[in-house]
Amino acid sequence: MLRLSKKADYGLIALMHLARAENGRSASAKEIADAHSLPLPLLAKVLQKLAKGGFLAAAQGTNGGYRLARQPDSISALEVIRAIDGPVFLTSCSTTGSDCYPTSKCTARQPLERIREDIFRLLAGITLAEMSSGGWSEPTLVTLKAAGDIQ
Amino acid sequence: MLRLSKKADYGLIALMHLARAENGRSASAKEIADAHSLPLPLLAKVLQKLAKGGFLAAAQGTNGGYRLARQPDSISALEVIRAIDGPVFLTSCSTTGSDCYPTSKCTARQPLERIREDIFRLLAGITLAEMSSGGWSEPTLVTLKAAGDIQ
DNA sequence: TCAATGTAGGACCAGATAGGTCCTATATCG
DNA sequence: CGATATAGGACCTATCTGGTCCTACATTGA
Repeated sequence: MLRLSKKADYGLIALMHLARAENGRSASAKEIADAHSLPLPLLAKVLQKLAKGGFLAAAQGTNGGYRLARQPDSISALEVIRAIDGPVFLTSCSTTGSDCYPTSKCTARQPLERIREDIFRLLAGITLAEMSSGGWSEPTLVTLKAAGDIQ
Repeated sequence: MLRLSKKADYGLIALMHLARAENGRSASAKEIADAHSLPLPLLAKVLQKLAKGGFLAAAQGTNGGYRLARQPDSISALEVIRAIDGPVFLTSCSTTGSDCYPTSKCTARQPLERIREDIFRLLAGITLAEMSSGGWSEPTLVTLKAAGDIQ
């Protein structure tokens, strides 16, 4: 179905929340969860992963919380998704990592690999700064080969 | 995890197979399954969906099979994926189709929606003809904003 | 006319995975 | 010490996905 996991969704929302916070102010998991109506315990898990991944700096104890550990314009959507969901593959075939099929029969999959790379470049080219600042660089990141028939 | 379902994967492989067949020759589900080592009954289901979706014309009976019902250059990857997997969403939030959150709190999701549209345009811009003809139009469909850090 | 070979499609099953909860430990501030 | 945080493991459960099975139905050829 080619959809993002909720965890990645929550993670991106949390990062945007923190990126919008003025000059590195920190926010607790509860604050972020309340602000966006997210399930607190699950969001907490995601934030922990992001902290372990170096995106966030965590402070424990009263008045603790998370703040961005890197510049928003140095964080790409792809990085975040990978940090939360693990390696991103397009076809389940690749998940095995090995020769699930005789390579001679795999020619049909090369185009799919190509698509995957395109999506990767797309996601790698979107920074947290762009995402959190509302309007981002026009024209869109993709050449409008087929502007119509969206949705 | 942002990955394609196996059904969509199989569907694209089958369509590429048929697109490569000389001048609209038909192939049975079994032929295609054997050629790419796909599970026959599952592939059959996928082919039925593609036939119902108007991508394939089916012929029953002995020597029957499927053949493309449309020109390969008029079929986009997005169409195929949608025909097999149903509507494509980026966030699970959208799947409800309604106001899962007070819209005021959903501002964080607008950028995600934007990303979804970009991916849609990307997939809508890739035709079956391009996919089945091996090398397709350089440079890639995406502006190389962040050429590095793929994988 | 009958058997073989196809597609059409519903019912069903099992394993994986995602979403989510709970509990305990630990650190920090007042 | 107690309140408030993060850290992180264990665990449950519903959904989805991949896959099979079975019964039609259509077509061709012997």
